[in-house]
Amino acid sequence: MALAEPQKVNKLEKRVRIIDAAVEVFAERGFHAARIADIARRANVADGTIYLYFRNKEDLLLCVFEEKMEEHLAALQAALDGITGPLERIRAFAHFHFGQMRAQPSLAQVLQVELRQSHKCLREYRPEKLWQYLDVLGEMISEGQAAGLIRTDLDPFLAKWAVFGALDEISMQWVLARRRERFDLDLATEQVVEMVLGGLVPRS
Amino acid sequence: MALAEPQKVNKLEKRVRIIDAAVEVFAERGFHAARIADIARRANVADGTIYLYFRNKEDLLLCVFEEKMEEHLAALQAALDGITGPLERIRAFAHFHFGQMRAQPSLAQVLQVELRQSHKCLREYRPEKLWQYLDVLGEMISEGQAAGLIRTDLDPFLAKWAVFGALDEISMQWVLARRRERFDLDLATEQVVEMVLGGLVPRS
Amino acid sequence: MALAEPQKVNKLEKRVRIIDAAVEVFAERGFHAARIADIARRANVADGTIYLYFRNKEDLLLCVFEEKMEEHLAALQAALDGITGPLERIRAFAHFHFGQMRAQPSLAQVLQVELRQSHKCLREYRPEKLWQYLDVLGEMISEGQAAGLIRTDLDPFLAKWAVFGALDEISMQWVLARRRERFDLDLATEQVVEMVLGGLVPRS
Amino acid sequence: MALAEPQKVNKLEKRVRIIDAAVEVFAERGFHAARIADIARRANVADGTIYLYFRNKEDLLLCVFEEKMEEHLAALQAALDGITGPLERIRAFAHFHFGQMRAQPSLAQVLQVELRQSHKCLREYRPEKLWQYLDVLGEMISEGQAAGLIRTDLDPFLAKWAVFGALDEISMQWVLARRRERFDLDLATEQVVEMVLGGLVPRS
DNA sequence: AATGAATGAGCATTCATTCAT
DNA sequence: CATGAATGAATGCTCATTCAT
Repeated sequence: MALAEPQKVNKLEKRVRIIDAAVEVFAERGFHAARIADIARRANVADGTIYLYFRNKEDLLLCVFEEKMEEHLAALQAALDGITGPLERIRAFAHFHFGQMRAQPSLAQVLQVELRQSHKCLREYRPEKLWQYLDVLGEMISEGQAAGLIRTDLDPFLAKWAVFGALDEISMQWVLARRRERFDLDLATEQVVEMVLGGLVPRS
Repeated sequence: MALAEPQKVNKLEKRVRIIDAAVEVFAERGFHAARIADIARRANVADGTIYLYFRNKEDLLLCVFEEKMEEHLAALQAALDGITGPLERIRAFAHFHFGQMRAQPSLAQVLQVELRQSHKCLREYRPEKLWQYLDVLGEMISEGQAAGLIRTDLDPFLAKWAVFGALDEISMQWVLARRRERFDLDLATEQVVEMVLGGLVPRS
Repeated sequence: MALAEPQKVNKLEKRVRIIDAAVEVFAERGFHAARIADIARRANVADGTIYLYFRNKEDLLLCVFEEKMEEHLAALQAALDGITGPLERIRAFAHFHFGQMRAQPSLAQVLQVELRQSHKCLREYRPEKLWQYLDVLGEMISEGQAAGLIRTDLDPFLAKWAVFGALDEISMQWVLARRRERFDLDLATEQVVEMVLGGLVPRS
Repeated sequence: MALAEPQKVNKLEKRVRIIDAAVEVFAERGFHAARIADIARRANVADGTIYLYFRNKEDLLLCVFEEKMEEHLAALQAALDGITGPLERIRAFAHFHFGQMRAQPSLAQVLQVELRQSHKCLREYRPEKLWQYLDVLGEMISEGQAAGLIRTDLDPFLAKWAVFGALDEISMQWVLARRRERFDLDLATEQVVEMVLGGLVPRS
């Protein structure tokens, strides 16, 4: 198998540098306060170079989202690999969700905070990748219902968003926490899983 | 019963007009895209008048939050009045939450979306009023634990945020929904309550 | 002789309060940075009241100049009263100039600094009162020339401005001095008088 | 002799164009009334370009002062070159002062009028370059005193400011003169020199 | 491809002035 | 006469984007 030509490698590498710089700067300053010049400096490229890879600032944010979610989804698939049983898989989903957040807090902040914001142009954006992520959860729920492990009276659409909301809100609290070291993320993971599963399983 | 002097009434009325206009414009365009001139026009005042009542644009957003949350909290207390039993009260909280959102969707959007955003200066803001709102939920949970109706192994802090996250995420989906008429909010309310309570009560 | 009616007195008194407040605020903040609201507060009147006595902010500055210069001129006449001999009168003029400055430094600052500035509208202003002040000096010089005490080859116009320039520049240095207490104004007065007279008298 | 690279030349050239445009616009309209847009148009650059070279409007004024005074000082040194004898040098200083003013009246106006004004922020500015200019005069006076050509009872600090004040006030009258053609600047120069030297030399 | 100097649209904010009370 | 709330014109500055090199 041939190696990609150096140019291509360089080009890809530069794109990655920009994306990663953008994650950091967006996380530190927020989308609006982040300046293209900041991102360019952090990525060690000229301002104009960013526009060779991205249409504009907003497109950069969206690409950050798309690409990082793609990696996130791939990692999720890997994390779920071999885990069977809908409830076990939901449990694993939650552990994965919190684990990724702990591993890449800047990214978590961008994905959670920046994309919720209301920049007019972002309103139109349909976060397909987020929906794919949610759908993994949705499928687990549907499977669980089929297997009689999850209450069948629950709408899977509502259920997946409710579960995600619970996970996400706890994540947000961790991200925003003044002192993260005082926030026991492992305990939080366990307890959220308990609550979430408790809400899904049929009452005995 | 004495009427307030016309001047005072007028002045208050103008402040209220500005706040309400701000809610609408912030909801429509987002904080950053909203122009002071838009808000002024909508409130039927001159641009400069806004600065007689608010220090700056950001202060206006914060005041919108503070004042509307105050009303929200008062309405919550009224809605919970006479309802006893922790689980019943949690149920009522959820119904209230969704009810208010349906009644004032613009406000819901501002409170939910704009204040999550990352405007640098807003980072410092501590949403005490939101915490008060959450604490109402937290107390219900603690009461429920004391009464043996809610699992005592759950950290009330995590529990209240998880419950709120579930409610809030569903709210967000409704707010962002392309076609709200296809989103059965009553059903959603019922189901979220079911899940939430299911997650809180002890497994039999 | 009847007293002016109280109203008139009040009115005059209010006008004076505004003028005096303006002198202070203009001296402290400069004409442009001075706000009408500041002056109104200092004068204990409402903002709008100022416009009952002065056409606008610039007119206020000009009136400050006119009225204070009028007082200044009257005081000068009094100070020169009984002093005869052109050179003695020039000496007295200088002593008066520095004495007034020391007595009212705020006023000195406004007259010297603010009126030199370049607010576009002020460009048109012809400071007749300043010219009258200068003409007192000019007449002394002409008298001195007629009496053979001052070089007749000097143009009185140039001479009066040169003398005034010397006095004024020293005044400015005193007004702007970081530590006025280290600036010996009495010595300065003496020395400037020596130089000025030395420049005017015929070479022996 | 190597030429500077075109880019550098262009960049310098643009900075110079802005400075020169600023001199003209400040002279015409005054600092406050001068709009950045005016200066940009006159310099044939975009508004934003000015901020690539200067921090803000005030910094532009200060840079105008610094750079033009630097040129002024260099030209003064050249003009004094080879002239010996303290009194001859003072005479040459005066001729230079008026000569420069006649050659660049806009600049003279800015240096004399704008920097005397009271823009609050400018209050802090220490015009070192002006002091250097004055010090040239101060040294001539000290030399003259050492040589017995100038009265030793005069404080050189007061003397230099008094001399400068006389020169400067005449300059100001010329700058502000309605009809400059009626103002005989050569005569004025001669007469001011006469007066100034007369004030400095010992009485016989 | 990469650069980074140049561009210029866009807007929050101030404050002199007015006028209804 | 006096008030002071309301007005709205006016502008310095930022920064995403472009394009000549």
